Amino acid sequence: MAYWLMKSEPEAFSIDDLKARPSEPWDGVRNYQARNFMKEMKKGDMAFFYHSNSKPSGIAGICKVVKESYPDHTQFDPKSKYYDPKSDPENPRWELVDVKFVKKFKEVIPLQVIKTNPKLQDMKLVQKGSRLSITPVSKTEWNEIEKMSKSSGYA
DNA sequence: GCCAACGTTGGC
DNA sequence: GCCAACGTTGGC
Repeated sequence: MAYWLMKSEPEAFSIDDLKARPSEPWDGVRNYQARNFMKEMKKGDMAFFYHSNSKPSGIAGICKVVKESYPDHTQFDPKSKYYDPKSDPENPRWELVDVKFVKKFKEVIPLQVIKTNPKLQDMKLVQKGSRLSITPVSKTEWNEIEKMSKSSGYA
């Protein structure tokens, strides 16, 4: 079982939106590295749900992969903002996985706090210039963040 | 809203 | 295959 981190702008799709649905296709990923990570995902893998461009930006909770990768239909929909005219229906460029809500943290763990934790310095998330919307997370990092989510009052 | 970092595109 | 121009991400 592997661990991941998936970013979303809460104004577009938040952890509360995810909670309100049985599951959700993670559409709109248009970056090859991020897509490749989704292709590696297995049913049952766990992921942190990260709120980007938010106040504060940070990890909002946990979700789980419930369906392994398959083509993202929005790439063929001319009305979608994710439409990709260069993608060949015979050989789709973009894939997605379905994820399901697991839990919401009592408070978002702010990026700022993650950055100050010595155990989390190797996370892709805190590396300078890292914009990838999907990144792998190690088991140690996962456990550390879960631990942080159970304490409160990050000053 | 700014801008640094990064990815993609396309001319040559 | 190089690289300038352009677009996007996302913290601040």
